[in-house]
Amino acid sequence: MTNIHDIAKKSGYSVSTVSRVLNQKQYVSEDARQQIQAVIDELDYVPNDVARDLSRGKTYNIGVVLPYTKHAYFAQILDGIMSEAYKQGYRILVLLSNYDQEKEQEFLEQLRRKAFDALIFTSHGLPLEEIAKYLKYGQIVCCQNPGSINIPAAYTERFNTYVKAFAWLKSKNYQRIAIMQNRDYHESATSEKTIAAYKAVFQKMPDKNLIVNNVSTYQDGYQAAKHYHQTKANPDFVFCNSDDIATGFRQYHLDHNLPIPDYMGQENQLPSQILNFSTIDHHLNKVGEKAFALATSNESKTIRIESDFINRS
Amino acid sequence: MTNIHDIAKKSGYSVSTVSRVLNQKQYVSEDARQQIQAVIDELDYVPNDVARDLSRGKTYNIGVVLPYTKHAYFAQILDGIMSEAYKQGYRILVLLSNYDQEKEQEFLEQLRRKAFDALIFTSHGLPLEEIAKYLKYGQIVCCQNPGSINIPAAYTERFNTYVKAFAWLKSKNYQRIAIMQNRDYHESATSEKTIAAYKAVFQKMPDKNLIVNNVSTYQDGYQAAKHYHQTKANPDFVFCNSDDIATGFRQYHLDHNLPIPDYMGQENQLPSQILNFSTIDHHLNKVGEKAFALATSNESKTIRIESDFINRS
DNA sequence: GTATCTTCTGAAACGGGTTTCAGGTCAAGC
DNA sequence: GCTTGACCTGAAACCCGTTTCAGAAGATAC
Repeated sequence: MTNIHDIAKKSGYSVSTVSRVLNQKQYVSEDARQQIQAVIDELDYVPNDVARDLSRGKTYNIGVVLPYTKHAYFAQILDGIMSEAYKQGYRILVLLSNYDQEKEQEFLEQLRRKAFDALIFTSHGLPLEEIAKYLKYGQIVCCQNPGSINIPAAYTERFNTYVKAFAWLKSKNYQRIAIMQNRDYHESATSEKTIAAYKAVFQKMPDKNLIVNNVSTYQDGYQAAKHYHQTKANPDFVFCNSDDIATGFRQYHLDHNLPIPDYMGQENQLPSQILNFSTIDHHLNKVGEKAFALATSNESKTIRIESDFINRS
Repeated sequence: MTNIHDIAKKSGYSVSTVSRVLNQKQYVSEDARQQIQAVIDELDYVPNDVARDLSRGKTYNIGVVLPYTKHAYFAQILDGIMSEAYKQGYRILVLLSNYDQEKEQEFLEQLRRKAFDALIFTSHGLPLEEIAKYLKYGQIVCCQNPGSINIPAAYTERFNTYVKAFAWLKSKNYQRIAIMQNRDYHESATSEKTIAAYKAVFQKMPDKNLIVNNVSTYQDGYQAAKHYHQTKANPDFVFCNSDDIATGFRQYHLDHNLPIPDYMGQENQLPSQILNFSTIDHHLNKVGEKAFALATSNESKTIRIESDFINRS
């Protein structure tokens, strides 16, 4: 491979001057510029990005941790991140975690080893305290309310919107409200907000028999419906954690010729639009954009975005 | 930042020996290993990945060009690529092209500048001849049948399956078959196969008034339905290029209280499962896996995968 | 006429690793 | 006793750029 030294030698100038030409810096005579450019063209030379990255101490790569790609939540945040990234000449590394703490740790180590300039956690399995420890090695942004932990974050405030949704359910006098969650509320901030909002509205904890965890796909929604049916849980409303999941839930009933309890989804995606059920728009594109902006800054602030309850009943 | 030289100096050994310890190579005495490890631990040192990449001439990063993330086609291939990549310790850079030839050219230049080890085009706007020129700078894999162009590829053979689908339409005696496409058949191999299969079955070109191009989302499908309605195109069957699109098409009719012509989708995604319409499974996960395998090899072969017509009528 | 500033240039240090090669020690084989 | 080979180690070259700094030349200010 031809490198900058070859260009220097062949053109008769030094590598510094060649570097100036490559980076269009000032203080190069027109003469030198032309001669050097001629050699560059002749040898079909382009600089090596890795060497440049090493020298500049920056890769223009940013890692984005996603538990999985299929869930609309992550796909939307990723979209917001990528549109901003492209505008600013950054590249995005997609890092699948599946909520595996070891994998997340490995990604943090990669940040530490300077494999990318910053790391965005769209969601995380590791405790935030653990993640925050790596802030000294590079910028980290998370997409959930970090509470008392001092870590940059862009997130949607779900609590108020969940309260609105549950208040509406209360006004409709639903009695047996089922809740599907990605993870248990001890592990997940989102689930915790859900439960807290329920408590705030109904002044009691939701019925344990009506909560199902580990729900994240259409199939899981289908299975959850089966579970409710087999355990005779008998919900009169089901609060699902995505539109896809709500659709899976619905489908189980159709397949088995059962009446469908009322239900709602989240994310305001295609299924809720098609089937016209209520949902919550968390404005995840915006979350992604803001998260990216934080990732390339060295600010340590927290950006909060309000979500919206879309009542289609 | 502490580097390998610091470790060498502080431990009293040379950088070569430190490097051997870091990379767990043989020919290091237990004594040396322990002393060096102690210094590494004390200074909280980790090697710099960029320096390593430069030295090894390899980044373990692979670029994947996608026109957009929302289309199920690309999301599925990407999934296949990523699951393989993780297994083999590679990272994936997601590069959005939007079929913009300049962007695609820029990604090829990034390959040339060694920003990543290989480049996978899930689809491309540039002519393959143009892309193939960059093969001398690094491995490139495309996800379409490259025909006579010599470029590594993993793709689904659509023609036979399209023939099956059209043959079935013919057997049902449909007369006015509409076709939605992502791009015109002069630009896109997929569209070209579609038209060719139609011709093979019906012995004539499809009616131009029934072909709509630039369709790639639910919204586009909705708009296409509007177009057919307003132009009184009156199709009796609509061949859509994804399940989402088919769903948008359907929704237009529901919203306007119109009878829905028969239709089918592609990709075997959630909507066709929910609404139980026919579709085509292109086994895109497998395409992704194979594409990745090619990307990390230096083979120049072509891997063909058969797709399946899923008749739900 | 001299001080000062701008333009242009190159040597060398720097970023931080890996790898080659040469040399030394020591034990086994004959 | 000598050869051979395995083990251990370090100097230096290498990967390929960017950046600092010092110096030379020419122009401008006073």
